[in-house]
Amino acid sequence: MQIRWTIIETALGLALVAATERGLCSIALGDDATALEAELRGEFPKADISHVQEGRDEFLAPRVREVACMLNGRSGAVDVELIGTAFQQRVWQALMKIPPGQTLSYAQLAESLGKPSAARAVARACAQNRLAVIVPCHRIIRGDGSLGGYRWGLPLKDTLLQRERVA
DNA sequence: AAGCCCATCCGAA
DNA sequence: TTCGGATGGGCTT
Repeated sequence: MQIRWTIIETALGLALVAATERGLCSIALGDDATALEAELRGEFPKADISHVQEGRDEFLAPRVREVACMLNGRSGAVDVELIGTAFQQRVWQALMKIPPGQTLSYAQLAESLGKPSAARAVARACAQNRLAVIVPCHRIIRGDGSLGGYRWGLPLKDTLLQRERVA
């Protein structure tokens, strides 16, 4: 598998944006570019990974621009390649159908997939989401209204939800 | 095939 | 409010 990636600066900090030939496969947030690259290589150990300059890659450039908008709070859509098991893909697809401003509990999401007892498994799948913000796993919270967890830090989850609530 | 980890949930004390 | 047990998917022995 071929993966190309670049790093951009956004309202949420640095973002590593990576794509296969089919679409975006990883969007990771952080403040250390080296760590972000290492993380990407760890996630796709067998892939052929190459760094590209922002804007110099015809495939990546327009997608990166779109991602930048979305990370900065605007709505939008990009083509993605969800790399994971069948179950994970179902969960991630379902996440992308949740409109901004709306939240669901892990149990509600499990229910909507026809697996009402799989709340915990759904949580696992959310935890493995690689496409920050674009696959909006931050819209899933606990049944009691508390935030639950977030891979890129709970404060960020809170920020994202606040930002969508007003819009 | 068995065991372990986990971004949960629900009921009981 | 805390605590156990049920729970299911994914990964490692």
